[in-house]
Amino acid sequence: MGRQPCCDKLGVKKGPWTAEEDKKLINFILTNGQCCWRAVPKLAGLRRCGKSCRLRWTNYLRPDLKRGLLSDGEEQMVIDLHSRLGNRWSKIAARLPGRTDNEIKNHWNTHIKKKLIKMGIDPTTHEPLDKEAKAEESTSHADHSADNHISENGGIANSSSEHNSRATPTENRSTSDGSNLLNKICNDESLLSSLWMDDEPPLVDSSWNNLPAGETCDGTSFPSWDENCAWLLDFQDFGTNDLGFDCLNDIELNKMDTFEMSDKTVV
DNA sequence: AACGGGGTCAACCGCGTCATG
DNA sequence: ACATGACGCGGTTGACCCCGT
Repeated sequence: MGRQPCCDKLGVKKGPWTAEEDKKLINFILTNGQCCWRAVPKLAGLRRCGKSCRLRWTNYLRPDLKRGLLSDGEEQMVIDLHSRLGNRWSKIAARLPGRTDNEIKNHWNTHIKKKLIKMGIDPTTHEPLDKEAKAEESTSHADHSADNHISENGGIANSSSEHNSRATPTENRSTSDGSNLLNKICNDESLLSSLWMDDEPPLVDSSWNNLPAGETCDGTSFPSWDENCAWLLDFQDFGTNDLGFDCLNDIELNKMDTFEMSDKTVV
């Protein structure tokens, strides 16, 4: 299908975002909400691709983002979710409030993968590595079409290239050594039930629709930049982690709570 | 102190999916 | 039913940082 470039390549800036650009984007989103990413650069006065704006917002500027390393608990969650969902980072991220798919993907590739390998677990299949090697030999001629995976809602999903010819890791998790970590998670019924709720955790973005002052596309409101969001750039400058996100929670979340999910409006 | 290699992570690219006309 | 446009996702890249030599 013939596709036009997502944006006019001419005059579109690439590379790292400047503080000025960040400010423009944040200000625009807070004023207008998230609508029509394609139109955002023009309306916000940015020489960026709409895609780039969306990415910058979702991966870096969103005020609800936690920053810094994943906690042990989050890491275990990621491992378990990955064993079920594979590389569907956005689905995994949706169940880890404040984390982005990009962040989780990066963390997976740089930390968790190595950790699992060290523990003797294949990070792709979540099988013990020694078992992997044997399975590799015995199934090298097997029918690869037979593999099934548990989908996010617990059903059977079709295969992906990275989960070839093996039963779902979850099914075999009772096996030895390194799998204890995963067992621990899988045996935690309350954790699992929360993980597999039909409704994903609400995205905090929706809460921004209800902020006072300033009109959005759909008629909901946002605070003006000066009134409520100067802190945001400060946090970007220092890195929220430098100040501690808990600090942000203390200062701002009280304010945020008042906007909390009064409805389920999603922009 | 300088250099090189590896690690990390923000950003880009290209494809798939979905909505709309 | 088909074409088109926009968005979202996952893989990859490249710049920067850190650490060891």
